[in-house]
Amino acid sequence: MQAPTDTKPRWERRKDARPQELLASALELFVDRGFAATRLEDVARAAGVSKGTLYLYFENKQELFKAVVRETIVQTIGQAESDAAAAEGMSSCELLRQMLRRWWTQVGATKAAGLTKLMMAESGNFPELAQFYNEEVIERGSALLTGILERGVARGEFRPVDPVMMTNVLIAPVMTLMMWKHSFFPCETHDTIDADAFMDTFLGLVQQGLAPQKNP
Amino acid sequence: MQAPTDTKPRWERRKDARPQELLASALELFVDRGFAATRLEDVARAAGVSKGTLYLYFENKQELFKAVVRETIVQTIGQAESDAAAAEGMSSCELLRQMLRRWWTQVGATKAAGLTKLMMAESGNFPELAQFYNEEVIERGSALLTGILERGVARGEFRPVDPVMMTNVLIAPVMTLMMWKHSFFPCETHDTIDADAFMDTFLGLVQQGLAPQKNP
Amino acid sequence: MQAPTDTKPRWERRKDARPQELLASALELFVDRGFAATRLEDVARAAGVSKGTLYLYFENKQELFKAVVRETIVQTIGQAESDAAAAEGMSSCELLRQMLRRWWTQVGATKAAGLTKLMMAESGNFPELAQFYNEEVIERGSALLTGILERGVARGEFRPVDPVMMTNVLIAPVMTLMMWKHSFFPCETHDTIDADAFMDTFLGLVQQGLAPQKNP
Amino acid sequence: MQAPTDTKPRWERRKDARPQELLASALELFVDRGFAATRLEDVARAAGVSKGTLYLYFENKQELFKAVVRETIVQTIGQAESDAAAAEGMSSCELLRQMLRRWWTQVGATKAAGLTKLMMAESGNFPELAQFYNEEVIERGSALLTGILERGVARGEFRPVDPVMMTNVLIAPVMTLMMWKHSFFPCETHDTIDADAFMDTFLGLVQQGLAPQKNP
DNA sequence: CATGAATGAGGCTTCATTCAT
DNA sequence: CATGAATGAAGCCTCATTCAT
Repeated sequence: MQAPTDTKPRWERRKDARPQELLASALELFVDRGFAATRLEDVARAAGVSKGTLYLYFENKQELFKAVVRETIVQTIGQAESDAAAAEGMSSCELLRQMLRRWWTQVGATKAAGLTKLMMAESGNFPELAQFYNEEVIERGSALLTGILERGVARGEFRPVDPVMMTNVLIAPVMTLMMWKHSFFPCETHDTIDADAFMDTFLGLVQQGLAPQKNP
Repeated sequence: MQAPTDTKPRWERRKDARPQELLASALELFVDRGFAATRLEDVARAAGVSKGTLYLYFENKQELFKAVVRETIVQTIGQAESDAAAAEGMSSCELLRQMLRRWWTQVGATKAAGLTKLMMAESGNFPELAQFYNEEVIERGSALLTGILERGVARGEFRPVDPVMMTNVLIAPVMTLMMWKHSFFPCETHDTIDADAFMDTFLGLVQQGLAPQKNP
Repeated sequence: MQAPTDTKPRWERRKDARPQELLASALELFVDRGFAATRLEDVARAAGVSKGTLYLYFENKQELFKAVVRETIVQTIGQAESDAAAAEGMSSCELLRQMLRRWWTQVGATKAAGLTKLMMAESGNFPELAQFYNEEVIERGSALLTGILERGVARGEFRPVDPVMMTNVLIAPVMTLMMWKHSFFPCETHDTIDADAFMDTFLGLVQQGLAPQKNP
Repeated sequence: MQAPTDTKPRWERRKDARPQELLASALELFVDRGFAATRLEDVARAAGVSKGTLYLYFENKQELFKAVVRETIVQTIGQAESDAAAAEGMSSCELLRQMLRRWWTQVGATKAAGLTKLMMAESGNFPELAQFYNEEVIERGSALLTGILERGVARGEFRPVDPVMMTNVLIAPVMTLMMWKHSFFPCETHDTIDADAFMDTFLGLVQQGLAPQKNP
């Protein structure tokens, strides 16, 4: 786990990079075409290796996919959890905005968003992947937002809402935007939607919609 | 040999019913498994016919899918367009709420919602279907909501917003909810989300979020 | 066998015409697409009847084909045989030219030529058809020409040649021209070849090539 | 493990040989059954491999067919073109006879002749193959003969004829003979025709038929 | 470690033939 | 006689996975 300086010969360091290159290619292709429609041969070729090499690093197609999710979304969630825990002083509204924005910039605006789209679509055909994604991504991500809402309501910063339900409402637009961005709809759709403007509109709605009623 | 009211022989009535039976089976399976993963043989068997029979009624898999969409979503949009055009007297807020609720009850809460999920996921792999869906569903549905928003802003019932952008924001939660409902995520998720409560929460947000500022 | 005046009601006379209409459609389609590639449904539709009706008149696809050949080529050969037998006084060279020309005008230049092309190509896949065609068409046609050659050699009108072998040589260009005419080769080929000019060129070659050497 | 002279492992040499083995099997079966009636699984099995292996070497059925034609007929035409260009000193009559004979021995008498038969029969159903064959075989082969005829007429070795038309006449018997040989007609036909005798008869006809008139 | 040839199950589509009406 | 819906075998092509080298 700790390579002191780098005693390995160069070609062996190349070997160590292989999994990363494969994961990058796999992410790209899974996002473009979905899980079932992605051919492992294309993943291998995009990474510059042969088809068989994939099986040296990943047991099969599903394990490859899990590894891609771990490298991207799961990692990001871990960071967000840490940061949220360390933001005691921040206002709940600001923290919530920050988390939603961060979710957008680090996941939604990147290729990783395609993985979410993909899971929504294909989880039914691959129960093992569904369970993995649910445990590692959905539950952890939801818990993070729900915690912030609870905090805000408790502190009187938000009007009283059901935190779990509101979490789902908050998640919704971002998820949809992610899927929108990664769906191939020709013509206007793609150009019409400006993600940043969308987020501004959405966050404005959140701020006004969650604000406690000033006078009863 | 003599059917009192229906003059057609039983066998011919069967033929008239076949397309509907096939469309029902196809809807079920497309929604469950997606477009690519649905096998036509399964659709046929579910309708109680053989593989070849499908091709007597639908040219190929893509045409079958289009027929399913026409029979469900496209038809519903047509009705909504008519009703909206006939609701001159209604307040824009009420009309908007009605349309969103109706979208949920007639599409979102039915199997048809799965078609939306499916298109988001697989349109990239089937450009012809993407174009069809875009023209027949997305553009028509969006235009309907945008029109109501424009009306509301013009009448001073809504605060000034960009109608096209806000249409996308309004669409988002319902779409996400539809996909959520039709994604196979085991364990808690499915039970947690109560669609009606979600819609109430959402519509409340809309009403408060779109209300014109009372000039403080 | 002898319908005195025509006592049948009109719709029944129509029924008698059915086989002819089917044979006409079948000829057209067999010639266009070959035996295997012709769909019986297309034959039926072209004749304005349903698929099942075909089976009332012809046991199966192969019997339909045989009937087409009988209606066209076999009939023509029968006439030629009669006429040749009755042409005792004519010079062998003239008789030969006449037969070859007639072969061209009554078979080669008509759709029936396509049947010859078809048999050459597909007889291997349909041995029963091959045998039928060989007996009814090839052997009878060859015998006719061979007889004329023998007559010409015997009378000193032709130089001494092997009549059977020369029959094959004479047959060859016409058969090839028939196939040429019924093969879909784009661009120049089709326009370049003028069948009549071809036959003139060919018959000139025959006349000079078969003529007895004047001086040893 | 150590192959003395050939440094490649046996397994890799196998790969190099595969396309040739597949082309040989394909030639055999295409010639026997035609293009449409040949099943790729049979081609594969005849070469001792599985169905899928074919697709490692040839994109699809049509490309396999093109490869077969290139490996046989197209190659032969190329050689003939070179040799004809290098035969300046030879008499036109001799050169023509040589080319026709060679066409027979290197194509007509081999399995490749079946490809010609096949194209005549099925080109209408496969336009892409028709175009390929027309460009690569028919036009090049015709041009070769036409050139020789033009040369002979110009030098006074042949009587004046239309070179293009006469090319078609010359082609005809050989083509027909090729098709004859590769058509499955049972009984006498096959035994009756002796190709060499046919060619002798034909070439005799050509020589006498093209000779300039001795001015009577 | 790496290769890439080979496999074979599986899915879409076609069409001759049957048969209930 | 006539219909046309229904069948099911068969063919083309794809791709995850294996394994000899």
